[in-house]
Amino acid sequence: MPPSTRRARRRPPTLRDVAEIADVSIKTVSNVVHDYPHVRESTRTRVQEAIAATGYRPQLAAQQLRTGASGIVTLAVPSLNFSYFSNLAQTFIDEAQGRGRTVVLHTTSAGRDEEIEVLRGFRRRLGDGVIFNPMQVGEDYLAQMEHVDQPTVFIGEHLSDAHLPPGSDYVRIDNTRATADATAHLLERGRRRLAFVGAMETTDPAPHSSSGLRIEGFRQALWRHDLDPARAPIEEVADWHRADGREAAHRLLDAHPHLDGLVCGNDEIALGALAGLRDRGRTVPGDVAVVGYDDSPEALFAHPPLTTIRPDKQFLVKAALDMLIERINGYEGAPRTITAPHELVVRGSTPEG
Amino acid sequence: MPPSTRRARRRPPTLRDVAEIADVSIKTVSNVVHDYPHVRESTRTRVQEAIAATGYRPQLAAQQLRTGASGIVTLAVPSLNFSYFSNLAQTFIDEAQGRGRTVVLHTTSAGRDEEIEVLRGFRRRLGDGVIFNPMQVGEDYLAQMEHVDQPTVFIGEHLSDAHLPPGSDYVRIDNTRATADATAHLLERGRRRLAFVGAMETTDPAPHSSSGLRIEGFRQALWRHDLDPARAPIEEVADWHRADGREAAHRLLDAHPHLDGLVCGNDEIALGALAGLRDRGRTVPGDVAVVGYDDSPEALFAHPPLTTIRPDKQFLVKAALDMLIERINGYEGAPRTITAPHELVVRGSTPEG
DNA sequence: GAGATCGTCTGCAACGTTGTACACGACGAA
DNA sequence: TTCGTCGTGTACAACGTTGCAGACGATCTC
Repeated sequence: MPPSTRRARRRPPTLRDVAEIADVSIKTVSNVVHDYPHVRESTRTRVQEAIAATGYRPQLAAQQLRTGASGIVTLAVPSLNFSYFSNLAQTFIDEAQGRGRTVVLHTTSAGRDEEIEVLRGFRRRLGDGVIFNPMQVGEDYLAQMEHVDQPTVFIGEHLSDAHLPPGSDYVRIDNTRATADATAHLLERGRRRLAFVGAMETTDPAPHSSSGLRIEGFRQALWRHDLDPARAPIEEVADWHRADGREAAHRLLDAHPHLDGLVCGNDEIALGALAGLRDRGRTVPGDVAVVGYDDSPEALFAHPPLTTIRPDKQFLVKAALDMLIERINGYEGAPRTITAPHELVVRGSTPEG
Repeated sequence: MPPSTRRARRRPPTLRDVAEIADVSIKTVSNVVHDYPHVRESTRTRVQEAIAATGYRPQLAAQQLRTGASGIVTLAVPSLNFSYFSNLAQTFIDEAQGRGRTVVLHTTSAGRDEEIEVLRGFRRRLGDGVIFNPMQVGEDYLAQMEHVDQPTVFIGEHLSDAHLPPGSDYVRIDNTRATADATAHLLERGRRRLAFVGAMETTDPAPHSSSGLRIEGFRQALWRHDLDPARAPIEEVADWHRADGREAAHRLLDAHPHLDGLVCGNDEIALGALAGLRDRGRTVPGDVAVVGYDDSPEALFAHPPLTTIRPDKQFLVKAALDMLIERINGYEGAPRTITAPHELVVRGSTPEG
């Protein structure tokens, strides 16, 4: 084998290398790469052969520098360890790949400081825009921002559309209504001694936190069924994990032994609560009915299968990407808010109607 | 408010803009940004103020073009919908963020063609290297490659270290031994009528597929306990999901009603199998003991909690990143293989010893 | 007091790519 | 024949950044 064939990984080939081999200008190579029509067929194939021979790939960095666009979008979510977010991320990646865009994933589990860094445009300018699910940062912070540093779409639950910074949009899930639907479902199935379990995750004042909105929905439903919302226990947990749900169930049963329905802030907590109820000898849904939130894949395989709220992730992701791309392409209008739909999925953890 | 303060998102500020305000050369601004020591204190603060005023952020594309490095690494895995991979991705992101690197996520659920595209360096040159968990592509394909297109570290289970392409490394999990450990555990607890459930995911000839290696371990353990490996049923499923595990359990019980132990290819299948066994009125671990593989978070909260094999993800991720960064920094040695450790986590789905 | 050394700062070139402008020959229409 | 048009290809400049070489004045050394 001639030594020239031993193509070691040195400097990657550039347009110039290809141009030299095909004996054309680099611009012609560029034209071929981009399917520019006015290239003679014979030239085109000669260039394509040279590209194949060198293994040439366009260098994104140079394209971005020249054209100002990279086709990269950043997705910033708290943590992929929550199946809600990992499923969301996958949906997002699929949708973005389908549109020819690449996804950079940034997780902000370290908290508020990291979220603020996202808003401040990170340390270096990288992609064309960001889709951001904030947890710690609330409206107060956003309201005070003059303008976002790059095209931004917020997703999530606990922002009010009134205070979005200029240059951003928002896809929300109507938490209050969704939780009201879940609660109403328990009430319609005859349960009366309900409790709510959720985490208080924001450091901003509470009313618009994710849990705050869900609690609001919980209380609205009780009120509409002529029950006193003030008397229904709200169990606050430290985090959204299964372990928290389990312990919350223990504490709730200790304080309210005759509990017969549990509305949980997410599926993980609900699944933990199932375990916690079992620990205390309660049957589900016989003694206590349970509803979750998210319709994570585990919900279907829980024992019993979990009744839950299913937000339309596909809708959410598509809407977010649509608006982000519009912003990237220069749209400068006022912030927009879109509400993604949801539905109640009834399974075995709530009694038959 | 003076109109100049209404900093609309136009062209992002560059070194030149900052330099003009601070009345220095752009090179000096660059020096300040990079903490170059020989800058007078007064100059430094003046520049820093100008940076703050403009909101300047270095533009990665230009840096990359100039220096040849981006600090971006790509992680290519099949799908974040498997909690094994989403947890792995999160571990990876944390570790990479800790080392000042950014992660691009690419998922290859579409199959072999997409995996080959990863190996071929994608359509555009983007990051500095890639960490790749192949599923469809096997050794035959890799063995025939002259050289990888960019620094590459494979992770996973079903490659043999003999055939890695030059320029790549490999962090493997010793599947065969791990599954043998899991199987031995069931045998030591007195079970004798065991079956294995797993998916056949590769299109390459089977022996070194992920399932193939696990089956090998399964059989080795049987052999060592004086049982005939040929008589133990192997239940093949289409995919690694819960639903597959459930159906597999149904089929297995139909064919082998006296089954008393189940070794599953991953936790999802095992969790599905738990549901399938319950469907058929079997108790776990009373009638049938079950072991999984991965120690996904759900395993702990299954009913009963799942005994499973826990691969050391932290180790895996660190080793992969170490080797990748060495390659990026110019290491040109022969392919290396590192084996990540694992342990058996005993929980309620297998009987007491 | 002359030369060497140090600290501070700057100008130039180049990384790989693409938009614009234009050159050149061939062909069609007047 | 002449002018305009079309198809094909090229030269040049610029995107924002950083390594290198060196300018310039101040300080040190003998």
